[in-house]
Amino acid sequence: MSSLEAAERRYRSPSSELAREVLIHGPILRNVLAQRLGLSLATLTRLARPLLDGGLLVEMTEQLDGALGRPAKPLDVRADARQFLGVKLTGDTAVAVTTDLRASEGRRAERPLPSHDLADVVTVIVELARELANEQEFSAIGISVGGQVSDNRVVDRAPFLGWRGVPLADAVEAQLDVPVIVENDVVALAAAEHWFGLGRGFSNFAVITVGAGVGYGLVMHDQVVSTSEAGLGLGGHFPLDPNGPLCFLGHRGCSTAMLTIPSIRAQVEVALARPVTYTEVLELAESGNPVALAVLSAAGTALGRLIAAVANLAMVEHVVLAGEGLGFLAVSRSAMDAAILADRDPDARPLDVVTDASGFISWAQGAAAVAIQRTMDTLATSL
Amino acid sequence: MSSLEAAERRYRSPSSELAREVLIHGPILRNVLAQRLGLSLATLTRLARPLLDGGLLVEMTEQLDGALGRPAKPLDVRADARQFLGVKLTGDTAVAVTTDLRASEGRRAERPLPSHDLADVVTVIVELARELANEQEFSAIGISVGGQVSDNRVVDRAPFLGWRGVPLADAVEAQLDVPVIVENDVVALAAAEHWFGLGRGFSNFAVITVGAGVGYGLVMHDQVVSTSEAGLGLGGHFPLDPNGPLCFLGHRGCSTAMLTIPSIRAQVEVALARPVTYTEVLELAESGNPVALAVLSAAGTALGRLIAAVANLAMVEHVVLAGEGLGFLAVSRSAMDAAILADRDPDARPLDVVTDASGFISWAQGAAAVAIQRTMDTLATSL
DNA sequence: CCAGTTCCTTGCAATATAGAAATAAGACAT
DNA sequence: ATGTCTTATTTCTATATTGCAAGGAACTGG
Repeated sequence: MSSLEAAERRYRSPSSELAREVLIHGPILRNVLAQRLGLSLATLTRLARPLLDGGLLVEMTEQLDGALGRPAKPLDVRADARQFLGVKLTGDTAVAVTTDLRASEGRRAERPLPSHDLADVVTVIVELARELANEQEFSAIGISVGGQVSDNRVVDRAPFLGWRGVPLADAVEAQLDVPVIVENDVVALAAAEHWFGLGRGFSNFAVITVGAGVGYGLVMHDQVVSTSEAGLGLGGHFPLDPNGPLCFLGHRGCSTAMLTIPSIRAQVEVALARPVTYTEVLELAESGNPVALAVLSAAGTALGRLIAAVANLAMVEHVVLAGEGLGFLAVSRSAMDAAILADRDPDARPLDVVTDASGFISWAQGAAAVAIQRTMDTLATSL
Repeated sequence: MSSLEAAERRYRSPSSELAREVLIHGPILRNVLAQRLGLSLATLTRLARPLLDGGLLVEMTEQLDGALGRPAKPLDVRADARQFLGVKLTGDTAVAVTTDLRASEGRRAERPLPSHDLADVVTVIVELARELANEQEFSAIGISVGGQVSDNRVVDRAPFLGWRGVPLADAVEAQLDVPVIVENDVVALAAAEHWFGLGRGFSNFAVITVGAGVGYGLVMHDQVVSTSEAGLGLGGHFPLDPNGPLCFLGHRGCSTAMLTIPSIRAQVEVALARPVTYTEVLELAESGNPVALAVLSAAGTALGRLIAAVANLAMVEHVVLAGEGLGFLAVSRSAMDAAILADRDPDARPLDVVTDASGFISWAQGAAAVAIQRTMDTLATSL
């Protein structure tokens, strides 16, 4: 409670708010900018000058043909004014990506983790940073992990790494002279979708990820919901099918059992009595194999039920799907849509479900996005 | 979307914020007040003076024994400085309650609705206002209905009343010279719990109501979630038990089928082959009747599953239960707790589930609370 | 080249705010 | 009783921020 309120009360200078708004809402007319920020045009001029001089913002010279009067020069951020590094840690690898201020991907690299020792992990992160560095320094490094994170610095609990109370940010900052921000992976992804991705412009939406596990994040009132519970993976074992298979925790038909890559593979392997890859499962389904079709169709239905439950209980109208385990939608999107419809009030507006097809790299971009967000608060004033 | 942003950008003067903070956080030291509002003590003095002179705020002379130095005089609102009327409309009655600034109950009255015609309903509301009036004028009237409301003025859709696009606020204001605020009933109740009830001090919590139906409201980041979907009763038909009875819409084991008063009565009546009241069902269960016990225990389990689903997907740690249909918890609270535990991550903090026992009248109080909230924005500045 | 239009900036007055100093209100020791 | 100590609150004043209104600036079309 108190920490949440403290976070909420984090002071943001008018300059920061301006920079933020321009960053999120692309090239934007000073007119609408002034309205959004509740400031006069005069104040806007004064606030924008140091940011323009400092090179963080630029004026576009976009000609709207046929417009009368002096043409407007919308403000935009110079996206390459800063460079960020995003790192996603899994149980066995670290994936890194460089991004500009808009979190769009630059160079990427990946390294296996030799162990789960903090020192080893830090070494890998430092090596990735060195490998991807160019003449431009990183303004900040974002690191995302599956698990609970406190204060954007300490990993309280990360099952895949076996960590509890590991001061990751301090350890990395000791090696690299760059601010480090640590965040839960789903929270980071939700933040990225909110500012830069498919959630741009929505005040309320949910993010559901499907891959090795099922992740769930929420943006409400234009803020990512980031309670201590957010890192627990609460959408991971949501009951979806009373007749479904068991997950490794013994839940029958939970989201993990119905949707994840390992579980889908396992179901098909058991039925076919031979090993198959996830890609093979998708190909089998395309070519009409009944086992693959049954498993993937059940996954589609389960995902639809999950989406409907999320929309009903979190009261969102928009859902962003992400992660590398969404391939089954090619086959069973209609099953998903039908399940959503069945569980929604017929008077409710139809749900807007969009798919982020960028796959695994979006996790690392999410980490970078958090670094960008935290940096924006200080960037503007430090110019 | 745009309306939401407009609402968010509603300007609040520092005075209003001050009054608000004092109203919500009871008697409060100027010290902590200054910190909460991010203002200096000097500014606080300047802001508080007109409110103290106007009688809206008072200084308490509470002595903390053993304290050194000049004793502090915490600020508090004079709760009886204003009077409000809250009206809850159902399909057949209007229930009204007067409240002070803290939404605590004064006098109450109830009248049947002769019809669903707007004119008739307005007449009933006006009569209730006249009946409950005293020498002090109502600062505002809040009206809550089950259904969708737009702009706090128009009832877009209210199934129980058969209304679509009814300008209720205008109609009542035409008869009484008092500002009228209309709101969805669950949104209003959530707002009341947030400012004045069991949700006080929590930034995120959910409200689940059980009565003739099942209602669901959400407070996130210290704001009630009030999208157009909020009025649809999205928690009303949430699937909870694949083997449960059917609701009137044909959902098997949904929250309505498992939890509402009519459905519980119906289940017991069918099994016993005779009519029973809800109170009788509770008494039967207390005295060990197996049918009543089975139905109520299933209700407890279903409620537990609903609570767990809400906590998992809305990411809240606190749940407030309200409404007149919670009697079964006397018998099946343990079933509820067990179901919650089963569906929660074992590493998650235990859920805080509290019960608002004030029954049906809290609906009308909720309506008053919304009137209070909307009025607070202008009260301070109008002094 | 000039009027018309819209956009952006500058000068100035009003307002709001924080910090420092002053005052107030008690407790406690003498 | 009186003075001192401590903390709370207010007053005073310098500073900063803001919006308004007036004044360029940039472009179109006659």
